[in-house]
Parts: sequence; structure tokens; C-alpha cells
Amino acid sequence: MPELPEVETTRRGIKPWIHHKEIIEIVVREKRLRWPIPSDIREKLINREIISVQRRAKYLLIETDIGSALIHLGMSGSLRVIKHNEPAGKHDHYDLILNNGMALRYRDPRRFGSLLWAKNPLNHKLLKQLGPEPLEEKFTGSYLHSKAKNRKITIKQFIMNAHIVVGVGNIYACEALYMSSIRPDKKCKYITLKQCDDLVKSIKFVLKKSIKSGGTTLKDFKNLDGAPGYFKQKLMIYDCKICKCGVKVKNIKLGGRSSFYCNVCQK
DNA sequence: AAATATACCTGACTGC
DNA sequence: TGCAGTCAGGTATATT
Repeated sequence: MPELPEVETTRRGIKPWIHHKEIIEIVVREKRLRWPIPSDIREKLINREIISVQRRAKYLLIETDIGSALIHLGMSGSLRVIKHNEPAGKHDHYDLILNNGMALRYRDPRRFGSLLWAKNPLNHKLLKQLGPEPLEEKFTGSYLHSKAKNRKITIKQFIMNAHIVVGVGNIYACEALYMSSIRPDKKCKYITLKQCDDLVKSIKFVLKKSIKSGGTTLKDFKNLDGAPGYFKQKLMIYDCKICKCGVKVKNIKLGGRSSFYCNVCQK
């Protein structure tokens, strides 16, 4: 489920409920996530105040005075704020129980997500090598163009590479390429500077728009009424049958991922 | 270094 | 209704 806008929406949704609260207990029901939940996670986090709730790429950073919990939602993870005694479901793998009667509960049927701990999260092995944030100013068309030079892969696989730019998942890669009229299977070396400018603008636009829409679901966190209820994004090309030009949408595999595009609108 | 293949999982859906 | 097969929005890691 989570692409960057969903992770950012989650961050904004949980922050008011957990910021400046103390973690008084951690319940781990299933430690076998992508990596095992570290056995010392309780001693690292218990009796610590949450002093900030940040995001880097698709990782959520729950910061305390001595280090941070590093949470990734994988393919199917979600976080909710619940009353601490709410019965856990099958895939509710852990709770961070807070000193306000609430708990941050993690659910993840596929268990591709993670809960790790790091003293300095930005120096953590998983975060250190990452490319720029897509919404940062230094992510520009000329940056992308300079990196794309001499690359043999397709432009879609390129923009989904977290060492180039973080947070561009399969759906938004398709959408951004459609918006900038570039075929997903176009080889990097044939992409012009102008196209990189357009593509970067499209990536920023589609992510911002989606974060804005995701924001409309924040009340779900406030209501604490179960499912996160992510906003069903209006998609222009992903999972679509017919392009707005009337032609049938193509769906090819690139690097094993479904890639939707219009043979007429994208060149 | 860069490209490609592989691995981790469950659940929803399709076609027989 | 059941069963096998396919697919899913991520990404680190091993292999070439």
C-alpha cells in the first residue's frame, strides 16, 4: 500500500498523538519482519519520550533522546493510533504503548516492513546511501540528466532507484512519466534535459498532489475508527484501461513491475 | 560500478 | 466450493 505520500500522510496522522509522549511498554507479537525486530528494542525505547516524528525516504523516524526507531511499511504495512487495550488482529505485529492510554500499532500482512533502531538514523546503513528527497530543491532536471548520462536502463527503473531519488514507487513513476509524455521503457541515454526538467516537475507535482489528498484522511486517525482509509488516488494511467486520448493503455513489465503507458501520448 | 536476478511474505483475485 | 496459478503500491542483497 504505501508509497511516499502514504508514508508522509501516516507521519502527519500519528504525530499529534505520539509527539512528546513517553513509550511505557512495547508488545511484540511477531518479530519476523523483513529483518527480525532487535531483541533489545524494548530497552532502547522504553521510558523514552518521543521528541520528533520524521521521515526520510519511506522510513519513519521516531526519535528519542538516545536514538530513533526506524519504521518501514514495506508493501502492506500500516500504523494506527489506538486505545492501548484494543484487541490485536492477526497481523498486528507490535504496539508501542504510550503514557496517554494510547498505542501506536503496526499491522503488516506480508511482513516486508521493518522496525529497527539506530543511534544516528541518517547514518544508518539503510539510509546513508540514499539519493535526494524528491520534494527537495536540489532534486532538479539537471541533476537527473547528469545522473542519467551513460546509463543503459529504462527511465522508469532509473527514477525508481533510491540511490538516484527516493520515494518514487511504481504507481507514481507511471503517473509522472505519463504526465511528462515519456515512455517508461525509454532508455536513459535518450532522455533530454528538457524531458528531465518536465519529469522532475511531474514527480514533484504528483507527489505533492497526492500528499494533499492523503491529508484529507487525517481525520481517520483522529477518529481512531479502524482502517487508515487512505485516499484512493485518482490515477491517470496506472491500472487504467483507456487513455484519455481514447487509445487502449499498454501494460508491460519493466524490472518485473507493471508499467502502464499510452503508446500515443508518450514518446 | 551497473545491471539483473532473487528473496522475503500473505491475501485477493482469476479461471478451471 | 475448491484449488492452482498469478499478481500486488518495496527494496536489500547476491550474482553476473
